[in-house]
Amino acid sequence: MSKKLPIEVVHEVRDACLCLATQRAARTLARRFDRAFAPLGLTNGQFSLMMMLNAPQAPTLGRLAQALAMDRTTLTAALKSLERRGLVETRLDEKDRRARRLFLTNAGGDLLAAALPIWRREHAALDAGFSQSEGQRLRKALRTLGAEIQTEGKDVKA
Amino acid sequence: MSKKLPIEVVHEVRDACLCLATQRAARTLARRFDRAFAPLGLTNGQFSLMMMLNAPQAPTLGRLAQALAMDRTTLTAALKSLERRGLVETRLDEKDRRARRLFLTNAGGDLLAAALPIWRREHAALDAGFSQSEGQRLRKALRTLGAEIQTEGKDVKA
DNA sequence: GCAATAAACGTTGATATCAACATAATGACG
DNA sequence: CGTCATTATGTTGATATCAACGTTTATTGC
Repeated sequence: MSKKLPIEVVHEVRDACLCLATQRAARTLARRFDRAFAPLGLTNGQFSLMMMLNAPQAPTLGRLAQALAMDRTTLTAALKSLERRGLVETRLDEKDRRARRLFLTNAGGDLLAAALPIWRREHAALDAGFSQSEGQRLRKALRTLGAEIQTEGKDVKA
Repeated sequence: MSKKLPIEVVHEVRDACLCLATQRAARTLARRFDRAFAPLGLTNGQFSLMMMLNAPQAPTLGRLAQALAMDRTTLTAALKSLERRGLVETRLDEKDRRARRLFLTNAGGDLLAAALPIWRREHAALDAGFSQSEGQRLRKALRTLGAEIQTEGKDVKA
């Protein structure tokens, strides 16, 4: 016999699950920004990635993956298309030749600059749905949710 | 010449962008729940999907995709592995033979019931990071973010 | 200096995600 | 009862995502 869960449980999970709610929001926002950036041939993830590179100190691959709360290998794959398009470059670190440092090319910087007004417009429209204090609380909560819980279990320490 | 964006802009986007913050949170939470469900061979998405099927009225594919704020075709792909494993069944609707209705099998119901305590435990730990009012505000905000903006532009009406 | 450990990264395989296009069934309307 | 728009879904191709495993370089202990 099957154990059919009572309907209350379904509602409990559906209404309370922060994981589900966040996945839903993430998909919806990704679609929205992907469409906004589409005229430039960029996705929301590529925009965020490149924005992180527009910094005084070029980050290493691992460090950037951490900043994006993304798997290293996902980032490696994402970089391939950006390198192919000449928007991003990678060079080995002088001091530590295990590390790859990531740079925005001139073309990458230009494209990013062109994408900025699109982001501002789209994000202003999105932000309009929240009061200032709501927005701040939301950002804080998302930061908490996006913070890595524990470093353990990465590749297993066994 | 390249237009290098000033560092303030980087900080603005990094600190303010709800899309980036949500993607980060979504990735972190997905990893967390995927690992929790791993002993049962389930992912967080499969758990959410199956929970939605544990309802009095079996939803159609399109309706479920909408409820999950997910592309139809993503859902089709996700269903394949669940069908292969005998956890989910699909039948054509009697009245409208275009529509596919999705059902949980007995095995699926049992596995879902086994996953529930894992969800409760994991989610309680997660929820402990928020006060009750914070949690409610967060859920409300995520619902807003996850709501489809406009139906237009789905497959383009051109 | 050399062996053992750790750190940074790459590769592979499986699934997830969505846009664009294609197919089949329904409904409306003449 | 056909035609035409609409609706529900399938298919394909490109990229995203992560775990598990392997490789190279640093670092630490002796």
